[in-house]
Amino acid sequence: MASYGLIDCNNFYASCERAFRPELNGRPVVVLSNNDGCVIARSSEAKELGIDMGTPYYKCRSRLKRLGVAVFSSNYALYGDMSARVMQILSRFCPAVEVYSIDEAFCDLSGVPGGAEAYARRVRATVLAWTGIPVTVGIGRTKTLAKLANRFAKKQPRSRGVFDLTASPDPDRVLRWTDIGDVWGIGPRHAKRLRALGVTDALTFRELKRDWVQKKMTVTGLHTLLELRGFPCLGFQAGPVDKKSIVSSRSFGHPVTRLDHMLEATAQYTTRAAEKLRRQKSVAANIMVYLQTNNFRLGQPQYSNTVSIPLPVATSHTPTLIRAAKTGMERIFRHGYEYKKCGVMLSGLEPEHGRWLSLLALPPNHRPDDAPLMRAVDHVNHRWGRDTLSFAASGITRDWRMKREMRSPRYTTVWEEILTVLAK
DNA sequence: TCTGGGGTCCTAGGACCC
DNA sequence: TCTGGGGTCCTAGGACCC
Repeated sequence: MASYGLIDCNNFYASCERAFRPELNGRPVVVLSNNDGCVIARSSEAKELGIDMGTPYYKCRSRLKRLGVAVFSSNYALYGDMSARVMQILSRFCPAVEVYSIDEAFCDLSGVPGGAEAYARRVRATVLAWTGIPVTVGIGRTKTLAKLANRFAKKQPRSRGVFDLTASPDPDRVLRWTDIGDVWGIGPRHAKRLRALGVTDALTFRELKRDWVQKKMTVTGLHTLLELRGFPCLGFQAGPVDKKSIVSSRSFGHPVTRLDHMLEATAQYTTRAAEKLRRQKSVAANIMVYLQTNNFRLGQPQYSNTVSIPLPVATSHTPTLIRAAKTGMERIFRHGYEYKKCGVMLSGLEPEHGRWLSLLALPPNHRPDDAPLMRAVDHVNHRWGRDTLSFAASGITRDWRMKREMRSPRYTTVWEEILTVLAK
């Protein structure tokens, strides 16, 4: 019988910060979202202080200071690199690893030597020793049950970071203990509806009739039900999967009112999205552009809009994409508003090779030989750092850039910021 | 002053076709 | 008064995930 492990890094971003600042061990640490907007990661000490996930920073800033909490802006260069290190260790232990998110991975633990739990404890110890990141492992017959076991392990100190539901003497007790809203796949909407019907925990949900669940919660709800019963419905995907859409968007550091600034930001986000596109060796047939004012500020005039621009020929050529994106932005931009955010989304993605070519004439400025130019730009930026080569359309001063006032050094990816150790 | 960013899947309904 | 039936494709919106 199959056995899945879910390995989840504990308080991942906070743990990354602490890995390089050991004096912060035992102290409350929080990490803020982009633009220093709100709290998105907390060490266990910070959780105990009652600092909630998603709290806007400006609302808790003084309290955090008073409590002596170490506050960091998010540092994705660091987290992404630490994540890659953790995943690499996992793949030494398990041939089949599905990287589910920056801080989580599923492993197929069927038939590992010495039993799943003992094996998981070795994995856990190795990751901690080699990266400084503590992880928790949950083991179950399906991914949904592995998730559930993981959550149980986190909440039960006795498990010391590993819980194997398949070896539990009373697995139903664990399901009864799990709140319906904490089941993977059941979000706040469905949880509320289910609670109103007296379905308050995973065990009660598991006993519902499948036809009823499918009718009320579509096949995705049915999959959750069956997974809780031990029948795998969610595929296991080892290795990277190509994205079907690619988004790049940011909130601005200050409200933007000028079209030229908006166009710069649009060009910059398009550049980012196109880089991601080329990294997975795809081309896009469509680019969507959007902007929005600050919808938290109800007193101010609000405006948001989106526009979709089909590309005559699917492409990953940054200048072509920038041109389309700017055309779109010019179409939806209205003067007289304070904008908070804009973004682009690439969709209609296809593999770059074997792509369908338009029978119509190639559009102006689209030369079939743009691939070498983009390859060269990507190569330089990979070798010498992001934006070593950038497009003039993105502007130079970039007044709209996001705030990141408390970012830690990029210890592992930028030479100038590497950790220095002084010998006594 | 100040509230993140990036994804997936599913369904209903409209447009369009024969 | 009466107004087919079936199919495909696309999009918007909802729900969920981290």
